[in-house]
Amino acid sequence: MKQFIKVMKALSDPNRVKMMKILQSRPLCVCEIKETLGIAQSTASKHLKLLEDAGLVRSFKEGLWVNYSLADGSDSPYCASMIGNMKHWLEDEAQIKDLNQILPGINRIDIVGK
Amino acid sequence: MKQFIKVMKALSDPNRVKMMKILQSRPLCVCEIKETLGIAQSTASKHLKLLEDAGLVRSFKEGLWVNYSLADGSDSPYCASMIGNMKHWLEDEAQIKDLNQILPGINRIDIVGK
DNA sequence: TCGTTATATTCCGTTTTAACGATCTATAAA
DNA sequence: TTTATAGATCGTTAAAACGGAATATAACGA
Repeated sequence: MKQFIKVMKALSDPNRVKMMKILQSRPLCVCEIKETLGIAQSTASKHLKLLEDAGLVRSFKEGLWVNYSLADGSDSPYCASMIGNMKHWLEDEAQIKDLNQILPGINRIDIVGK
Repeated sequence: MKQFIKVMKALSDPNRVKMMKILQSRPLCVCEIKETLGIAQSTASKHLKLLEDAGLVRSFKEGLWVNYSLADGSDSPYCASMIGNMKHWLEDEAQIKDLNQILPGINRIDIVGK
């Protein structure tokens, strides 16, 4: 029950849903994610931690950067199912389409200070 | 996005998840649900409204009683998927097994005052 | 070792959520 | 009609969630 609710809660916030959707395109570091969504760095970091705790994303370090990508769903059937379903859900949402449009232009090298 | 989040939020609360699970057995009125979960009537009513708004359950009146049952999922693909998945998810949870055990003994006629 | 930089964590104010009791509404029966 | 009852709604309170600024941490480079 606890695991299930963790996954549902993780997907109950617009910013976290957006994160799941843009991570479908490619792994992204925190600064790329915050830039794409237009939120503060601390906010992005916190949301990502929550998604990771739920088993929906995973992270790996690359020097100073921490890259996040979709998890494989091996944490629980809930994760597996939701990660899979979300790949085709919400594709027609204007909000999501907008993100996918700017995403190719987002690059960690171009992101200056905070 | 709004509909999706509504469904996720609806499933982010233990009492609402329990409601979904016991409604798998049979339609239940509000008083049977509150009795099974051990919560106040107003609390049960509010949770059920939230689940109904999300498209996860439906209700029909029968005299003074309002019966709730699982929805058919026609409201959205999110509902359909979650209603379907939840039928086999959480079956092994102690909390859920306990509810299913007392459920046969719950009857609206036997439920006295409030 | 000392900066510098990307990310994590902490702090704090604001909003949302969940719980319950009390009250209102509607239906049915007397 | 009245009265009784199931359920919905309202008011209040406490806890949790969200956001951003500020600060701490960790890894790289000079």
